[in-house]
Amino acid sequence: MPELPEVETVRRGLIPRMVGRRIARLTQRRKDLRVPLPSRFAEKLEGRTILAIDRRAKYLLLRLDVGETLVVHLGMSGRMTLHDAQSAAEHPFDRHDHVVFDLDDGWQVRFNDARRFGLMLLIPTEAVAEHKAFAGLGPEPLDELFDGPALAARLKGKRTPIKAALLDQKTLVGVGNIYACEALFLSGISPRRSAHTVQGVRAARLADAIKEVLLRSIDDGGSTLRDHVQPGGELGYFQTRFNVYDRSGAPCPTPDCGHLVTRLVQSGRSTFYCARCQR
DNA sequence: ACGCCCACCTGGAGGC
DNA sequence: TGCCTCCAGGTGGGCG
Repeated sequence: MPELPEVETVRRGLIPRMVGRRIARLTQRRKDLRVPLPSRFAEKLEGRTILAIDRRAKYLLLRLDVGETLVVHLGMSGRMTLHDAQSAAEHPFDRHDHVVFDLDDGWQVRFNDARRFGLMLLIPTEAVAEHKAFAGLGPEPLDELFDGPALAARLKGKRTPIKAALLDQKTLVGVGNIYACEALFLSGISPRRSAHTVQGVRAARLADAIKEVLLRSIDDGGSTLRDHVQPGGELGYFQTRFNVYDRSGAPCPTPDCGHLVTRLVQSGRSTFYCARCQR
């Protein structure tokens, strides 16, 4: 499900319900997601207070009261749902509700992940940056330090197509298949162009397009294709603004272009673009 | 070291 | 209705 805007939307939805609350009870309904959940997971989390919820790349970082961080990745299909006490009582668990947080004010947060590509880790906060999931991650695109020259430097020497380079979290983080396609369209760059040729003005346009598309999507609550919901149950709306993603055969949105959006497969993933506007 | 392919897992959509 | 195939927002391990 989630790229940066969806993860950020989930973070913002969880903060008012979870920050400052104590985990009264943790129910683990399955022993593993993509990897096994931490041993004695419930025992380690019950009684802990959530101090803050941060985000790095597509990971949520729940800061706990004694210097540990619960790292949560939503994979492709992960979601967090919020229930007040009455709603929790009325809604039986779904078979994919894998981890359930009962908070000390009666609210319940459920981590649901049908495909189980998600991940939860419990690690000391000071060890997060060195953990193998985080070591080597590229810059945050919404950081003010991220700009055209910074992107150009990351792309230098990469022989792979620019689309594949954008999906590589070592280049920059947070961009996935949707926003890579959309940012390349906005900046007029072909997804097939060799990454190392995106320098100078092209890199500046692409960096701007990445920021723009991510920020606009966050404003819309992310994109809801199949299963992204905000924690309160609201849908995201950015998918109604897609220019090219999942629009093969539709006319290119550029006025007077007249070409049709094309689908191709790059490194096993669908790419959508306009072969006339994007060079 | 880099770039590509595939596996991981479930469910929804569309064709017959 | 049912069965089959394809496709899906991510990541990381293994291979050449």
